Amino acid sequence: MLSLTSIQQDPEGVARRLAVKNFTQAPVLLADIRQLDTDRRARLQELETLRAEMNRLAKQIGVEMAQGNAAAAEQAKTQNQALKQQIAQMEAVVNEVAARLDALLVQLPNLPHESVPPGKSAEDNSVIQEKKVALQLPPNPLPHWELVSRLDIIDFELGVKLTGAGFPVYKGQGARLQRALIQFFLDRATAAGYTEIQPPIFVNEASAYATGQLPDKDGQMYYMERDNLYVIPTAEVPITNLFRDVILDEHQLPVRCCGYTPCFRREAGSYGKDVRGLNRLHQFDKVEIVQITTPDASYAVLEDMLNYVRGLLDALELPYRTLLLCGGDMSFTSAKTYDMEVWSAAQERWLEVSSVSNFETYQANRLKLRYKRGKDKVICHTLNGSALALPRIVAALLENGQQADGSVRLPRALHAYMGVEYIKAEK
RNA sequence: GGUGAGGUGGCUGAGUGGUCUAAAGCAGCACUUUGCUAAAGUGCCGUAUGGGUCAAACCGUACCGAGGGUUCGAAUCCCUCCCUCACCA
Repeated sequence: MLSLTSIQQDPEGVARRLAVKNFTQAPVLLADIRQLDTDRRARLQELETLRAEMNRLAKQIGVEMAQGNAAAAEQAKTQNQALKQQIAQMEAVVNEVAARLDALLVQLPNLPHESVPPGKSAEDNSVIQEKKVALQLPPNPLPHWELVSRLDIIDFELGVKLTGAGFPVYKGQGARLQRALIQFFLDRATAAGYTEIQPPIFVNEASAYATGQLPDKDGQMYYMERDNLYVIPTAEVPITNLFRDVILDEHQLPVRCCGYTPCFRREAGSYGKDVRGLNRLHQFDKVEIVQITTPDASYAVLEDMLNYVRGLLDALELPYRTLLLCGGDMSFTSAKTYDMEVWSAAQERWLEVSSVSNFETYQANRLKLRYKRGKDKVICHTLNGSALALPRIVAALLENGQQADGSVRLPRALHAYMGVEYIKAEK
């Protein structure tokens, strides 16, 4: 959430930066917000004056009664009853204005960093780095959904039987590969100084709101009405919320956490070849890395996290590229985002496997996450990234590693975790 | 699931309707004094927000698990919910 102070101080600047995000309704929205904020302050001032008077009289009544001045006390009571009416009315007005203000404020996305290029869609993202890897593919490489079926390691139909589309069942070496990747990613993250967290995968409304999933992505989360809980779309939500309403000491920064969780997304509106096989699932596994830093350090940390994720992809021997997302393709809450995509040899397309973002103070404002710098309390910056999301990594590993004999060669880094160098069809 | 007890500042813990502004202690910070480790004294010491100021001082409002209610006045009384602990199932 943007701070009202920055909106009041530099509305043109805010609007200009929101334009980079292709957020064209900003000028109108900002004008309304400023008006409502000014209005709210004035009304609140009146309300507080009334309350101060009421408190003063109430105290005086106590004194009068102790001194036996019953008449004076009664008179003050009558006076205060009238005040009470006025206060109730003014409270209603203030609440109404504040609610309208909040409703507008949460519609404002985060401001993009100056280095973020303008643009409307994924077309306008810039490729800032690309790493090729020599692949030796058989003549007619198979897409991963064919491979997993022949190897009998992932069963989509069984998932449909149990739950529905987008909930695959991993079997045998497929299940082992999931476990191997999770462990590999967690081992790497903890070696890099991230503390491993195993959080709940259901969160309450306050948590979903604080990291910005609510109200923006309401329809994309699974929600259990009976218990008023949301199923997490990413470990970012519970892990970042560990620090809700927290004031850290400066020496505790940067905070680094990682965590594996299953992730759940309704993906309403998705269809076609994008959802084929492992390309888009309702339930998938992901290891997430989260950092909390000072504002000064956050962009250096963003680059560190990006390099960390590249290291993972190098270790997995995958071809990949890095995109700097344009304003229009960035998430609502992000100030700057890099996407990492791996090359999927048989589908002949790039698949997003990681998104590394700096949220600056957008989440921290809602989280009320601060750190002590001398006497001051300063809002932190929060960052996170996938490290990594499994399904598309699995897709790329299978497609890129497929051999003429139908087996799949695994990258060296996974051999110890898998206990084998090749995935082969079992008899 | 049932019954009971509880939820107060970073921590411990007092406070059961008003003259109180949440006692006291611990921890923390600053200063003073003494001087081997350390102790004593004094002061400061919650969060958010509004006004005020160059900045401060200062003045106000809200917050005692959450939300409602009673009252001129609520940490305190009433209702609902959440959580913790104990016993029972």
